[in-house]
Amino acid sequence: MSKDLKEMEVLRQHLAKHQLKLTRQRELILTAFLRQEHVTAEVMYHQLAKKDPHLGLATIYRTLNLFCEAGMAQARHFGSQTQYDNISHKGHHDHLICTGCGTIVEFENCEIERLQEEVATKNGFVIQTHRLELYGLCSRCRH
Amino acid sequence: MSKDLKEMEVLRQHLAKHQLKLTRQRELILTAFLRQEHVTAEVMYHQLAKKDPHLGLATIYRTLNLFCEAGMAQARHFGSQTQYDNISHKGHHDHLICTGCGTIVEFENCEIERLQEEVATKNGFVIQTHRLELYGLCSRCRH
DNA sequence: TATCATCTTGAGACGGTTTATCAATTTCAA
DNA sequence: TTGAAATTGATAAACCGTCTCAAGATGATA
Ligand SMILES: [Mn+2]
Ligand SMILES: [Mn+2]
Ligand SMILES: [Zn+2]
Ligand SMILES: [Zn+2]
Repeated sequence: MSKDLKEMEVLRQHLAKHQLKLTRQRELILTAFLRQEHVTAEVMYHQLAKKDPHLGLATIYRTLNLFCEAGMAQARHFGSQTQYDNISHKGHHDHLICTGCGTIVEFENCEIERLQEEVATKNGFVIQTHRLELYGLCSRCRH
Repeated sequence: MSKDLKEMEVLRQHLAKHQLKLTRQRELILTAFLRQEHVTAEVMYHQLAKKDPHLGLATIYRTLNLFCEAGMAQARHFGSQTQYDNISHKGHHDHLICTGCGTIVEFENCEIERLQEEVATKNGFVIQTHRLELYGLCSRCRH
């Protein structure tokens, strides 16, 4: 709960810095967003329909994109729909995705990140972001 | 040129095995495809309009997907459009993408691949495929 | 070589996802 | 409290890729 407050403050700061306004919808969407690891706009739309039946899908897209700009979310394209990844109280991470059941496991590996930098340097690049996704079968789906 | 012939033979084999037919369009598209590393259907559509103004976009999509099934191409989603990666005479590889000019550099790094396996094993997964993309600025775009 | 079942093509309709539009509403600094 | 500026919700539009289907091409067979 205190974490929610902290993130609300992050949002507030971002809004202030960009002359944006804190609305009932933004608060509502943030609260719901912080409860999950990965979510699509469509899923949130249905989840929140119970709390506010008039909340529009466009508003959810707009707000999730706002969270991305504020550094609390990251858009990822695992399947056909954009997954908004909650990175607010964890840093960067990559994903293992089960092609059987769709389970997503998050992981971090400094050694891989270091080697990525090495590859980039060798090719004259300076990395801004990267994307690493490992697709395979989880232990359950192999049996 | 002899490489083109070799790939044409790969296509022929695939077609034979699946009761498909070798058409003028498939030959035309393969020849053009082998000339480039990465290409979108739309780009090929415009390139080939000169050689055959009646060649349809749907045919290009269908044919590039066919090349994927035959193991000569791999569909990748760098930006908004699907890039068809020519993997006919090179093995698996990953990519560095310049966010400034769009340049794509291919690379391979066994050590990263090994660490990926390690991560997967640690989480009970068996990897089928993976995707690693490094986004950043190339040396030219930094100046 | 002629036949013809089967596959392929091209044009455009269609579908799913995300963004743009815009009048009405809400926010918040003054 | 006021009002300029931002936001919202409804829905149209854009975008990309696939589907549909009648017309045409292919190639195994005789
Ligand atoms: Mn994640
Ligand atoms: Mn490539
Ligand atoms: Zn699984
Ligand atoms: Zn560049």
